[in-house]
Amino acid sequence: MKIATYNVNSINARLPVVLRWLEETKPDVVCLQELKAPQEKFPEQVLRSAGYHAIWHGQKSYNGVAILSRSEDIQEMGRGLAGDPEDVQSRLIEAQINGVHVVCLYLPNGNPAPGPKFDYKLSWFERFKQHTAQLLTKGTPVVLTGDYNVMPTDLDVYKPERWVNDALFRPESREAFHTLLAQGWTDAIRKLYPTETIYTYWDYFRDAFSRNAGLRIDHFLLSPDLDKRLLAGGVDRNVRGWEKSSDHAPVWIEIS
DNA sequence: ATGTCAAAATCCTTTTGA
Repeated sequence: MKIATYNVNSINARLPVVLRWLEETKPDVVCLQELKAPQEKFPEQVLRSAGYHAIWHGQKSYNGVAILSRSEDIQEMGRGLAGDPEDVQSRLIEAQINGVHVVCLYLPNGNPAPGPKFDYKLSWFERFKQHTAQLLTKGTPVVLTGDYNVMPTDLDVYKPERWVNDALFRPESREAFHTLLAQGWTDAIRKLYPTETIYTYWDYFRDAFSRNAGLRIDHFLLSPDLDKRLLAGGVDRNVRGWEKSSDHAPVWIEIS
C-alpha cells in the first residue's frame, strides 16, 4: 500500500500537475493539503475519472484538506479538530482505508511569531496531540500525514541559524513535534534516511529550488504496528521542477 | 526588506496568507 501526501497550494491551480503525478506514480492513498477551494469547487469528477474516490473538507480562500483512495473501501472517520468550537479552519480530515486509519492534517503556519497566529499554531498542536493520544489507545494501525509546518531538527533546514525565530522552527514548535513523537509515533522518512538531507518544500522566492534551499516539513508519523510494516519511502522532488508546480513536493511511503 | 504564487475583494489592481 503506497500512501502519499502533497500540499498542492490550490487544487484547481494544480490540477494538471496533480493528474500527471497520479498517473506517473499511482499512489493507493493520497492526502492533500491547501486545497484553497470551497467545498463545492473541489474537482471530484476529474479525480474520479483518474481513478480516485475522494473525501474532502474545503474552505473558501485558504486551507482545505482531502483524502483520495484508489480503493472504494474508504470510510470517513471525521473532519475538523475537536477542542475549540471557535476554530472553523479546515485543517484535518481522517478516514479508514483497507484497515488503516489515515489522518490528513495541515498544521497552522504560525507566522509571525510571537503573536496570535503563533498561539493558534501551538494550541492547535496541543489539541492534535490530545486526539492522537486517543488514536494510539485504539490499537488500529494509524498514519498521521500532511504539512506539519515544523522542521524537527537542524538536519531538516538548509540554514538553521536563519530560521530560529520563524514559527516553523522556533523551540516551541520543535518541542511540540517531539512530544508528539514521544507518544509513540515514528517519523517514517527520518527512520528510512537517518542522516540524509531530505527536503519537501522549497520557497518560490529567490530560486530556492535550484539552490536546494529547502525545508522538511511534510511528515509521515506511524503508529508502532504500522512502523513494523514500513517498506520504503521518498520525496518526488522532480515534481517540484515541473511547470506550475506547488512550492511543496509530494512525499510517499509504502507499507506491507 | 526582499522575492513568488494564488484567491478574493478593493474587482484588471490591491490585499492577504503562505
